[in-house]
Amino acid sequence: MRNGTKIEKEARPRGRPRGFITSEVLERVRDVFLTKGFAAASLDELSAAAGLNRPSLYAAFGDKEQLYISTLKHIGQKSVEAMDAILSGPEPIEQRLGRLYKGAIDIYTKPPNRPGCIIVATATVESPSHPRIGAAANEILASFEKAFERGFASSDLKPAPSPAERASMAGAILYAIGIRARLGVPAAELRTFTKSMIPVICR
Amino acid sequence: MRNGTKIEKEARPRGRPRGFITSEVLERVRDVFLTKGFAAASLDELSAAAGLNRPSLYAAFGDKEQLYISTLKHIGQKSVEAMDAILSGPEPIEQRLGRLYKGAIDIYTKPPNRPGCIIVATATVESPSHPRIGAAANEILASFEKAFERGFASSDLKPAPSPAERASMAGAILYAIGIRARLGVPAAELRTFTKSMIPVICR
DNA sequence: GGATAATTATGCGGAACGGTACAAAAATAG
DNA sequence: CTATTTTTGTACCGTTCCGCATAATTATCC
Repeated sequence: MRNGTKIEKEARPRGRPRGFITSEVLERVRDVFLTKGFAAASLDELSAAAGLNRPSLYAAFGDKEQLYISTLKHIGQKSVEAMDAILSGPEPIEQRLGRLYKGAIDIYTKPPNRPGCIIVATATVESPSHPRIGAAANEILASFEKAFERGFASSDLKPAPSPAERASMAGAILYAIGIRARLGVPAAELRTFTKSMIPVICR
Repeated sequence: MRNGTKIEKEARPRGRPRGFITSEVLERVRDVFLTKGFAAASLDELSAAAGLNRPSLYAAFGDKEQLYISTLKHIGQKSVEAMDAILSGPEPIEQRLGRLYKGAIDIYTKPPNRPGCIIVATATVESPSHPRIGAAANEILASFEKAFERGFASSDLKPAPSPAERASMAGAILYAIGIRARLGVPAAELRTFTKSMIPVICR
Protein backbone atom coordinates (compact mmCIF):
# COMPACT_ATOMS: atom_id res chain seq x y z
CA MET A 1 0.00 0.00 0.00
CA ARG A 2 2.96 2.32 -0.33
CA ASN A 3 2.07 5.60 -1.98
CA GLY A 4 5.13 6.93 -3.69
CA THR A 5 3.62 9.82 -5.65
CA LYS A 6 4.09 13.37 -4.50
CA ILE A 7 0.83 14.70 -3.17
CA GLU A 8 2.20 18.14 -2.34
CA LYS A 9 0.20 20.98 -3.85
CA GLU A 10 -2.63 18.53 -4.71
CA ALA A 11 -1.15 17.99 -8.20
CA ARG A 12 -3.47 20.27 -10.13
CA PRO A 13 -3.58 19.03 -13.75
CA ARG A 14 -2.24 21.04 -16.60
CA GLY A 15 -4.98 22.52 -18.78
CA ARG A 16 -8.25 24.29 -18.15
CA PRO A 17 -9.99 22.80 -15.10
CA ARG A 18 -13.33 21.10 -15.42
CA GLY A 19 -16.38 23.12 -14.62
CA PHE A 20 -18.31 20.19 -13.15
CA ILE A 21 -18.13 17.38 -10.61
CA THR A 22 -18.44 13.87 -11.96
CA SER A 23 -20.84 12.57 -9.34
CA GLU A 24 -23.13 15.56 -9.75
CA VAL A 25 -23.29 15.06 -13.49
CA LEU A 26 -24.09 11.38 -13.06
CA GLU A 27 -26.85 12.16 -10.63
CA ARG A 28 -28.37 14.68 -13.01
CA VAL A 29 -28.30 12.45 -16.07
CA ARG A 30 -29.72 9.70 -13.89
CA ASP A 31 -32.99 11.59 -13.75
CA VAL A 32 -33.23 11.52 -17.53
CA PHE A 33 -32.25 7.87 -17.90
CA LEU A 34 -34.57 6.90 -15.08
CA THR A 35 -37.56 8.60 -16.66
CA LYS A 36 -36.99 7.88 -20.33
CA GLY A 37 -34.86 4.77 -20.27
CA PHE A 38 -31.59 4.36 -22.12
CA ALA A 39 -32.88 4.11 -25.68
CA ALA A 40 -35.33 7.00 -25.51
CA ALA A 41 -33.01 9.37 -23.66
CA SER A 42 -31.55 11.78 -26.19
CA LEU A 43 -28.16 13.38 -25.89
CA ASP A 44 -29.84 16.76 -26.07
CA GLU A 45 -31.84 16.00 -22.94
CA LEU A 46 -28.87 14.44 -21.22
CA SER A 47 -26.51 17.31 -21.89
CA ALA A 48 -29.15 19.83 -20.92
CA ALA A 49 -29.83 18.05 -17.64
CA ALA A 50 -26.13 17.70 -16.97
CA GLY A 51 -25.50 21.36 -17.69
CA LEU A 52 -22.72 20.30 -20.05
CA ASN A 53 -22.36 20.62 -23.79
CA ARG A 54 -22.41 17.49 -25.85
CA PRO A 55 -18.65 17.37 -26.54
CA SER A 56 -17.91 17.78 -22.83
CA LEU A 57 -20.09 14.81 -22.05
CA TYR A 58 -18.27 12.76 -24.65
CA ALA A 59 -14.84 13.80 -23.48
CA ALA A 60 -15.65 12.95 -19.89
CA PHE A 61 -17.76 9.80 -20.20
CA GLY A 62 -17.56 8.47 -23.76
CA ASP A 63 -20.67 7.63 -25.75
CA LYS A 64 -24.20 7.21 -24.47
CA GLU A 65 -23.75 3.58 -23.49
CA GLN A 66 -20.68 4.34 -21.39
CA LEU A 67 -22.40 7.29 -19.77
CA TYR A 68 -25.36 5.10 -18.90
CA ILE A 69 -23.16 2.36 -17.47
CA SER A 70 -21.26 4.90 -15.37
CA THR A 71 -24.59 6.15 -14.08
CA LEU A 72 -25.75 2.64 -13.25
CA LYS A 73 -22.57 1.83 -11.36
CA HIS A 74 -22.66 5.09 -9.46
CA ILE A 75 -26.22 4.53 -8.31
CA GLY A 76 -25.60 0.87 -7.66
CA GLN A 77 -22.73 1.62 -5.34
CA LYS A 78 -24.65 4.26 -3.42
CA SER A 79 -27.64 1.93 -3.16
CA VAL A 80 -25.56 -0.90 -1.74
CA GLU A 81 -24.12 1.48 0.82
CA ALA A 82 -27.60 2.59 1.82
CA MET A 83 -28.77 -1.01 2.04
CA ASP A 84 -25.82 -1.98 4.20
CA ALA A 85 -26.42 0.97 6.49
CA ILE A 86 -29.94 -0.28 7.14
CA LEU A 87 -29.27 -4.01 7.11
CA SER A 88 -26.38 -3.83 9.55
CA GLY A 89 -28.57 -2.22 12.20
CA PRO A 90 -29.13 -3.72 15.65
CA GLU A 91 -32.86 -4.41 15.30
CA PRO A 92 -34.38 -7.77 14.38
CA ILE A 93 -34.04 -8.57 10.70
CA GLU A 94 -37.78 -8.16 10.22
CA GLN A 95 -37.58 -4.53 11.25
CA ARG A 96 -34.48 -3.89 9.16
CA LEU A 97 -36.23 -5.31 6.11
CA GLY A 98 -39.28 -3.22 6.86
CA ARG A 99 -37.22 -0.04 6.96
CA LEU A 100 -35.42 -0.96 3.76
CA TYR A 101 -38.59 -1.69 1.84
CA LYS A 102 -40.29 1.42 3.16
CA GLY A 103 -37.37 3.53 1.98
CA ALA A 104 -37.38 1.82 -1.40
CA ILE A 105 -41.10 2.38 -1.84
CA ASP A 106 -40.69 6.06 -1.03
CA ILE A 107 -38.01 6.42 -3.69
CA TYR A 108 -39.72 4.23 -6.27
CA THR A 109 -43.07 6.00 -6.03
CA LYS A 110 -41.71 9.52 -5.78
CA PRO A 111 -43.76 12.08 -7.70
CA PRO A 112 -44.15 13.08 -10.38
CA ASN A 113 -42.63 10.13 -12.17
CA ARG A 114 -42.97 7.04 -9.99
CA PRO A 115 -39.66 6.00 -11.49
CA GLY A 116 -39.27 2.59 -9.92
CA CYS A 117 -35.83 1.01 -9.95
CA ILE A 118 -33.43 2.12 -12.65
CA ILE A 119 -31.82 -1.31 -12.85
CA VAL A 120 -34.83 -3.55 -13.23
CA ALA A 121 -37.01 -0.94 -14.94
CA THR A 122 -34.64 0.61 -17.49
CA ALA A 123 -31.43 -1.43 -17.75
CA THR A 124 -32.97 -4.86 -18.24
CA VAL A 125 -34.58 -4.01 -21.55
CA GLU A 126 -31.22 -3.14 -23.13
CA SER A 127 -29.47 -6.37 -22.22
CA PRO A 128 -29.84 -8.21 -25.55
CA SER A 129 -28.82 -5.21 -27.65
CA HIS A 130 -26.19 -3.88 -25.22
CA PRO A 131 -24.55 -6.80 -23.42
CA ARG A 132 -22.29 -4.55 -21.38
CA ILE A 133 -25.35 -2.86 -19.91
CA GLY A 134 -26.82 -6.22 -19.07
CA ALA A 135 -23.61 -7.37 -17.44
CA ALA A 136 -23.35 -4.21 -15.34
CA ALA A 137 -26.97 -4.50 -14.25
CA ASN A 138 -26.54 -8.14 -13.37
CA GLU A 139 -23.53 -7.37 -11.22
CA ILE A 140 -25.41 -4.68 -9.36
CA LEU A 141 -28.35 -6.95 -8.66
CA ALA A 142 -25.91 -9.58 -7.41
CA SER A 143 -24.39 -7.01 -5.06
CA PHE A 144 -27.90 -6.15 -3.84
CA GLU A 145 -28.48 -9.76 -2.96
CA LYS A 146 -25.10 -9.98 -1.26
CA ALA A 147 -26.15 -7.07 0.92
CA PHE A 148 -29.38 -8.87 1.80
CA GLU A 149 -27.35 -11.98 2.53
CA ARG A 150 -25.15 -10.11 4.97
CA GLY A 151 -28.27 -8.88 6.70
CA PHE A 152 -29.77 -12.34 7.05
CA ALA A 153 -26.43 -13.75 8.20
CA SER A 154 -26.52 -11.35 11.15
CA SER A 155 -29.84 -12.56 12.49
CA ASP A 156 -31.15 -15.33 14.70
CA LEU A 157 -33.28 -16.96 12.01
CA LYS A 158 -33.26 -20.71 11.52
CA PRO A 159 -30.44 -21.90 9.27
CA ALA A 160 -32.94 -23.08 6.66
CA PRO A 161 -33.69 -21.48 4.29
CA SER A 162 -30.11 -20.29 4.04
CA PRO A 163 -29.24 -16.58 4.14
CA ALA A 164 -28.48 -16.77 0.43
CA GLU A 165 -31.90 -18.24 -0.34
CA ARG A 166 -33.62 -15.68 1.84
CA ALA A 167 -31.58 -13.00 0.09
CA SER A 168 -32.78 -14.15 -3.33
CA MET A 169 -36.33 -13.94 -2.16
CA ALA A 170 -35.83 -10.53 -0.56
CA GLY A 171 -34.33 -9.37 -3.85
CA ALA A 172 -37.29 -10.68 -5.80
CA ILE A 173 -39.61 -8.68 -3.54
CA LEU A 174 -37.51 -5.57 -4.09
CA TYR A 175 -37.56 -6.02 -7.86
CA ALA A 176 -41.31 -6.54 -7.81
CA ILE A 177 -41.70 -3.26 -5.95
CA GLY A 178 -39.43 -1.53 -8.45
CA ILE A 179 -41.56 -2.75 -11.33
CA ARG A 180 -45.03 -2.32 -9.92
CA ALA A 181 -44.26 1.13 -8.57
CA ARG A 182 -43.37 2.28 -12.07
CA LEU A 183 -46.55 0.69 -13.43
CA GLY A 184 -48.71 2.75 -11.12
CA VAL A 185 -49.44 0.56 -8.11
CA PRO A 186 -50.09 2.88 -5.13
CA ALA A 187 -47.45 3.12 -2.43
CA ALA A 188 -49.91 1.97 0.23
CA GLU A 189 -50.57 -1.23 -1.67
CA LEU A 190 -46.86 -1.84 -2.04
CA ARG A 191 -46.38 -1.36 1.68
CA THR A 192 -49.04 -3.88 2.61
CA PHE A 193 -47.42 -6.23 0.11
CA THR A 194 -44.05 -6.00 1.82
CA LYS A 195 -45.63 -6.27 5.26
CA SER A 196 -47.18 -9.57 4.30
CA MET A 197 -44.00 -10.82 2.64
CA ILE A 198 -41.54 -10.13 5.45
CA PRO A 199 -42.92 -12.81 7.79
CA VAL A 200 -42.82 -15.31 4.95
CA ILE A 201 -39.18 -14.57 4.20
CA CYS A 202 -38.22 -14.58 7.87
CA ARG A 203 -40.17 -17.63 8.94
CA MET B 1 -76.68 -15.29 -26.32
CA ARG B 2 -78.92 -14.95 -29.34
CA ASN B 3 -77.05 -14.28 -32.53
CA GLY B 4 -79.26 -12.32 -34.83
CA THR B 5 -76.79 -11.49 -37.58
CA LYS B 6 -76.79 -13.40 -40.80
CA ILE B 7 -73.75 -15.62 -40.93
CA GLU B 8 -74.60 -17.15 -44.26
CA LYS B 9 -71.75 -17.00 -46.77
CA GLU B 10 -69.42 -15.87 -43.96
CA ALA B 11 -70.07 -12.20 -44.84
CA ARG B 12 -66.96 -11.59 -46.88
CA PRO B 13 -66.19 -7.87 -46.68
CA ARG B 14 -66.24 -5.62 -49.64
CA GLY B 15 -62.78 -4.62 -50.87
CA ARG B 16 -59.50 -6.39 -51.40
CA PRO B 17 -58.99 -9.07 -48.72
CA ARG B 18 -56.14 -8.84 -46.27
CA GLY B 19 -53.07 -10.88 -47.00
CA PHE B 20 -52.27 -11.59 -43.35
CA ILE B 21 -53.72 -12.93 -40.11
CA THR B 22 -53.78 -10.54 -37.17
CA SER B 23 -52.52 -12.99 -34.58
CA GLU B 24 -49.64 -14.09 -36.80
CA VAL B 25 -48.53 -10.51 -37.32
CA LEU B 26 -48.66 -9.81 -33.61
CA GLU B 27 -46.57 -12.87 -32.85
CA ARG B 28 -43.98 -11.83 -35.43
CA VAL B 29 -43.65 -8.25 -34.26
CA ARG B 30 -43.47 -9.59 -30.72
CA ASP B 31 -40.05 -11.02 -31.51
CA VAL B 32 -38.79 -7.57 -32.43
CA PHE B 33 -40.36 -5.79 -29.46
CA LEU B 34 -39.15 -8.51 -27.13
CA THR B 35 -35.56 -8.24 -28.29
CA LYS B 36 -35.22 -4.51 -28.82
CA GLY B 37 -37.86 -3.09 -26.54
CA PHE B 38 -40.50 -0.58 -27.61
CA ALA B 39 -38.36 2.51 -28.03
CA ALA B 40 -35.51 0.87 -29.94
CA ALA B 41 -37.73 -1.19 -32.25
CA SER B 42 -37.90 0.61 -35.58
CA LEU B 43 -40.85 0.48 -37.91
CA ASP B 44 -38.52 -0.85 -40.60
CA GLU B 45 -37.69 -3.86 -38.45
CA LEU B 46 -41.28 -4.31 -37.37
CA SER B 47 -42.74 -4.20 -40.86
CA ALA B 48 -40.01 -6.49 -42.16
CA ALA B 49 -40.67 -9.02 -39.39
CA ALA B 50 -44.41 -8.78 -39.93
CA GLY B 51 -44.07 -9.25 -43.68
CA LEU B 52 -46.22 -6.18 -44.13
CA ASN B 53 -45.46 -2.80 -45.59
CA ARG B 54 -45.48 0.16 -43.29
CA PRO B 55 -48.84 1.59 -44.42
CA SER B 56 -50.49 -1.80 -43.98
CA LEU B 57 -49.26 -1.94 -40.40
CA TYR B 58 -50.65 1.50 -39.75
CA ALA B 59 -54.00 0.75 -41.34
CA ALA B 60 -54.38 -2.43 -39.31
CA PHE B 61 -52.94 -1.47 -35.93
CA GLY B 62 -52.42 2.28 -35.74
CA ASP B 63 -49.14 3.81 -34.67
CA LYS B 64 -46.24 2.09 -32.94
CA GLU B 65 -47.66 2.49 -29.46
CA GLN B 66 -50.97 0.92 -30.42
CA LEU B 67 -49.20 -1.92 -32.20
CA TYR B 68 -47.10 -2.55 -29.12
CA ILE B 69 -50.11 -2.51 -26.80
CA SER B 70 -51.96 -4.91 -29.08
CA THR B 71 -48.94 -7.19 -28.93
CA LEU B 72 -48.80 -6.98 -25.15
CA LYS B 73 -52.46 -7.81 -24.76
CA HIS B 74 -52.26 -10.69 -27.20
CA ILE B 75 -49.33 -12.26 -25.37
CA GLY B 76 -50.82 -11.48 -21.98
CA GLN B 77 -54.03 -13.29 -22.82
CA LYS B 78 -52.23 -16.34 -24.17
CA SER B 79 -49.95 -16.37 -21.13
CA VAL B 80 -52.86 -16.31 -18.70
CA GLU B 81 -54.46 -19.18 -20.57
CA ALA B 82 -51.24 -21.18 -20.34
CA MET B 83 -50.91 -20.39 -16.64
CA ASP B 84 -54.50 -21.44 -15.96
CA ALA B 85 -53.95 -24.67 -17.85
CA ILE B 86 -51.09 -25.55 -15.55
CA LEU B 87 -52.45 -24.11 -12.32
CA SER B 88 -55.81 -25.85 -12.62
CA GLY B 89 -54.16 -29.26 -12.73
CA PRO B 90 -54.88 -32.02 -10.23
CA GLU B 91 -51.44 -32.21 -8.64
CA PRO B 92 -50.42 -30.51 -5.39
CA ILE B 93 -49.88 -26.79 -5.78
CA GLU B 94 -46.14 -27.23 -5.26
CA GLN B 95 -45.90 -29.37 -8.37
CA ARG B 96 -48.09 -27.06 -10.40
CA LEU B 97 -45.90 -24.13 -9.46
CA GLY B 98 -42.82 -26.13 -10.33
CA ARG B 99 -44.14 -26.90 -13.78
CA LEU B 100 -45.15 -23.30 -14.35
CA TYR B 101 -41.78 -21.91 -13.34
CA LYS B 102 -39.93 -24.52 -15.36
CA GLY B 103 -41.92 -23.59 -18.45
CA ALA B 104 -41.32 -19.90 -17.82
CA ILE B 105 -37.58 -20.41 -17.43
CA ASP B 106 -37.47 -22.34 -20.70
CA ILE B 107 -39.17 -19.49 -22.52
CA TYR B 108 -37.29 -16.71 -20.76
CA THR B 109 -33.84 -18.20 -21.38
CA LYS B 110 -34.51 -19.38 -24.93
CA PRO B 111 -31.50 -18.91 -27.23
CA PRO B 112 -30.21 -16.85 -28.81
CA ASN B 113 -31.73 -13.90 -27.02
CA ARG B 114 -32.63 -14.91 -23.47
CA PRO B 115 -35.53 -12.50 -23.88
CA GLY B 116 -37.01 -12.70 -20.41
CA CYS B 117 -40.57 -11.46 -19.93
CA ILE B 118 -41.86 -8.88 -22.37
CA ILE B 119 -44.00 -7.21 -19.71
CA VAL B 120 -41.50 -6.70 -16.93
CA ALA B 121 -38.46 -6.44 -19.20
CA THR B 122 -39.67 -4.14 -22.01
CA ALA B 123 -43.02 -2.59 -21.09
CA THR B 124 -42.11 -1.28 -17.65
CA VAL B 125 -39.51 1.17 -18.92
CA GLU B 126 -42.07 2.98 -21.09
CA SER B 127 -44.60 3.59 -18.37
CA PRO B 128 -43.70 7.22 -17.52
CA SER B 129 -43.48 8.32 -21.16
CA HIS B 130 -46.34 6.16 -22.42
CA PRO B 131 -48.96 5.82 -19.69
CA ARG B 132 -51.21 3.63 -21.82
CA ILE B 133 -48.41 1.09 -22.10
CA GLY B 134 -47.92 1.17 -18.35
CA ALA B 135 -51.63 0.72 -17.73
CA ALA B 136 -51.82 -2.24 -20.10
CA ALA B 137 -48.78 -3.86 -18.54
CA ASN B 138 -50.15 -3.35 -15.06
CA GLU B 139 -53.44 -4.98 -16.01
CA ILE B 140 -51.64 -7.97 -17.43
CA LEU B 141 -49.53 -8.43 -14.31
CA ALA B 142 -52.69 -8.20 -12.23
CA SER B 143 -54.25 -10.94 -14.35
CA PHE B 144 -51.15 -13.05 -13.83
CA GLU B 145 -51.55 -12.75 -10.09
CA LYS B 146 -55.24 -13.55 -10.37
CA ALA B 147 -54.27 -16.76 -12.13
CA PHE B 148 -51.86 -17.58 -9.32
CA GLU B 149 -54.58 -16.81 -6.82
CA ARG B 150 -56.95 -19.26 -8.48
CA GLY B 151 -54.24 -21.88 -8.25
CA PHE B 152 -53.65 -21.31 -4.55
CA ALA B 153 -57.38 -21.22 -3.87
CA SER B 154 -57.63 -24.77 -5.21
CA SER B 155 -55.12 -26.22 -2.80
CA ASP B 156 -55.04 -27.57 0.73
CA LEU B 157 -52.63 -24.98 2.06
CA LYS B 158 -53.28 -23.26 5.37
CA PRO B 159 -55.51 -20.20 5.04
CA ALA B 160 -52.68 -17.88 6.09
CA PRO B 161 -51.02 -16.42 4.16
CA SER B 162 -54.06 -15.89 2.00
CA PRO B 163 -54.17 -17.08 -1.61
CA ALA B 164 -53.89 -13.44 -2.69
CA GLU B 165 -50.76 -12.93 -0.61
CA ARG B 166 -49.23 -16.13 -1.88
CA ALA B 167 -50.12 -15.04 -5.40
CA SER B 168 -48.29 -11.75 -4.97
CA MET B 169 -45.22 -13.60 -3.83
CA ALA B 170 -45.46 -16.14 -6.67
CA GLY B 171 -45.73 -13.22 -9.08
CA ALA B 172 -42.67 -11.57 -7.60
CA ILE B 173 -40.73 -14.80 -8.15
CA LEU B 174 -41.93 -14.93 -11.75
CA TYR B 175 -40.91 -11.32 -12.38
CA ALA B 176 -37.50 -11.93 -10.85
CA ILE B 177 -37.01 -14.85 -13.23
CA GLY B 178 -38.11 -12.70 -16.15
CA ILE B 179 -35.54 -10.06 -15.24
CA ARG B 180 -32.59 -12.19 -14.29
CA ALA B 181 -32.99 -14.45 -17.29
CA ARG B 182 -32.63 -11.45 -19.57
CA LEU B 183 -29.59 -10.31 -17.64
CA GLY B 184 -27.78 -13.56 -18.27
CA VAL B 185 -28.37 -15.70 -15.19
CA PRO B 186 -28.12 -19.36 -16.31
CA ALA B 187 -31.30 -21.40 -16.50
CA ALA B 188 -29.97 -23.93 -14.01
CA GLU B 189 -29.45 -21.24 -11.42
CA LEU B 190 -32.96 -19.94 -12.00
CA ARG B 191 -34.34 -23.44 -11.54
CA THR B 192 -32.61 -23.95 -8.21
CA PHE B 193 -33.90 -20.53 -7.20
CA THR B 194 -37.50 -21.51 -7.87
CA LYS B 195 -37.03 -24.90 -6.22
CA SER B 196 -35.95 -23.20 -3.02
CA MET B 197 -38.71 -20.60 -3.21
CA ILE B 198 -41.67 -22.92 -3.75
CA PRO B 199 -41.55 -24.43 -0.24
CA VAL B 200 -41.37 -20.95 1.22
CA ILE B 201 -44.44 -19.79 -0.69
CA CYS B 202 -46.36 -22.96 0.10
CA ARG B 203 -45.41 -23.28 3.74
C1' DG C 1 4.86 36.69 -21.41
C1' DG C 2 4.82 32.85 -24.56
C1' DA C 3 4.09 27.90 -25.24
C1' DT C 4 1.40 24.06 -24.04
C1' DA C 5 -2.57 21.44 -22.50
C1' DA C 6 -7.12 20.58 -21.29
C1' DT C 7 -12.00 22.08 -21.37
C1' DT C 8 -15.74 24.62 -23.27
C1' DA C 9 -18.89 26.48 -26.90
C1' DT C 10 -20.86 26.55 -31.63
C1' DG C 11 -22.46 24.32 -35.24
C1' DC C 12 -22.78 20.84 -38.60
C1' DG C 13 -23.52 16.33 -41.35
C1' DG C 14 -24.84 11.88 -42.58
C1' DA C 15 -28.06 8.52 -41.09
C1' DA C 16 -32.14 6.79 -39.18
C1' DC C 17 -36.55 7.78 -37.50
C1' DG C 18 -41.96 7.78 -37.52
C1' DG C 19 -45.54 8.64 -40.29
C1' DT C 20 -48.05 9.53 -44.77
C1' DA C 21 -49.44 10.66 -49.77
C1' DC C 22 -50.44 8.48 -53.82
C1' DA C 23 -51.29 5.23 -57.25
C1' DA C 24 -51.57 0.30 -58.61
C1' DA C 25 -53.78 -4.07 -57.41
C1' DA C 26 -57.49 -7.17 -56.02
C1' DA C 27 -61.68 -8.14 -54.45
C1' DT C 28 -67.20 -7.41 -54.41
C1' DA C 29 -71.71 -5.25 -56.09
C1' DG C 30 -74.79 -4.39 -59.61
C1' DC D 1 -68.06 -4.91 -67.85
C1' DT D 2 -68.15 -0.74 -64.85
C1' DA D 3 -68.15 1.32 -60.40
C1' DT D 4 -66.81 0.91 -55.69
C1' DT D 5 -64.10 -0.46 -51.80
C1' DT D 6 -60.21 -2.02 -49.37
C1' DT D 7 -55.45 -3.43 -49.30
C1' DT D 8 -50.82 -3.25 -51.07
C1' DG D 9 -46.39 -1.22 -52.81
C1' DT D 10 -43.29 2.74 -53.63
C1' DA D 11 -41.48 6.66 -52.51
C1' DC D 12 -41.03 10.49 -49.91
C1' DC D 13 -41.17 14.39 -46.12
C1' DG D 14 -39.77 16.83 -42.16
C1' DT D 15 -37.72 15.80 -37.74
C1' DT D 16 -34.67 13.99 -34.65
C1' DC D 17 -30.82 11.43 -33.74
C1' DC D 18 -25.68 10.58 -32.38
C1' DG D 19 -21.27 11.81 -32.84
C1' DC D 20 -17.59 14.97 -34.23
C1' DA D 21 -14.80 18.94 -36.40
C1' DT D 22 -13.39 23.30 -35.29
C1' DA D 23 -12.32 27.22 -32.79
C1' DA D 24 -12.45 30.00 -28.55
C1' DT D 25 -11.48 29.87 -23.55
C1' DT D 26 -8.87 29.07 -19.29
C1' DA D 27 -5.59 27.11 -16.82
C1' DT D 28 -0.36 25.53 -15.82
C1' DC D 29 4.69 25.25 -17.13
C1' DC D 30 8.94 27.49 -18.24
